[in-house]
Amino acid sequence: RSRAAASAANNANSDGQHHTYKWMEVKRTVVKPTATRRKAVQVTDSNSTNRTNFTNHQLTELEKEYHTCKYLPRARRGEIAQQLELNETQVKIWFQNRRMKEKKRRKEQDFLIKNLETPV
Amino acid sequence: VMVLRSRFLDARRKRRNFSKQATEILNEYFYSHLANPYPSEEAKEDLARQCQITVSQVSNWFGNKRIRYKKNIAKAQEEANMYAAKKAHAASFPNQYGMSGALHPYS
DNA sequence: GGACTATGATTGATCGGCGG
DNA sequence: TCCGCCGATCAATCATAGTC
Repeated sequence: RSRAAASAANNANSDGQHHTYKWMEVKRTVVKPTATRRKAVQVTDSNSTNRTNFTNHQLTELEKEYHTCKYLPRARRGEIAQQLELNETQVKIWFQNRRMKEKKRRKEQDFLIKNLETPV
Repeated sequence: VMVLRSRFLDARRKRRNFSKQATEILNEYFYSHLANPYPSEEAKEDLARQCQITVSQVSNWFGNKRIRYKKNIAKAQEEANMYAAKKAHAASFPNQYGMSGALHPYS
């Protein structure tokens, strides 16, 4: 998307110079590849967002599985998806996000500690 | 409905607004880099130290700021001009403004 | 005191880049 | 060429803080 090469693209009004940079126009294409497994959760039909609201049960099971293995094996992924009524992609992404979440926590802790030891 | 919000009983949801000073620093960075308000990891760490908040909080702040800026360009525009004017003035009288020394080594 | 707004945090999902 | 992962970000929403 609009990585570092953000540059201009403005439209400006001679006076107040209102610039519209690339990043301001970024739009996430929310095109769910269909794959619509089952009815993950209510939803879908018309409106609403394409964002799935996982149920507590689904989250609990995923969390349980995560503590067993942070990298879900291919085969296991299918089972979990089936069992929880989710796409394999959703399960895959959930694990991906879960790992990032854990990493972020750990990083914050380290940075905080390091900062306390070296105040500057 | 049964999607129970218990998930959100997360105590971390307890938030406190950042100090006016911290918000000032973040906004100055944001508007002085309006063309590309994506601070590097390093810049985020500097901002985090200056604002006395975590790097994640800096990331959250910029994420929210960018999205909300797009949501209402008009309103945000006022703020943008305000900071642009402040910057211009500060540039004219550098002696009067600390600029907190090691701020962004950019621009 | 309650409605409305501002704002920090969370998170399912997307984007671009890598490596296998 | 396809797939999974990483790191960063998006975008919608939650819940609380602040304002009137």
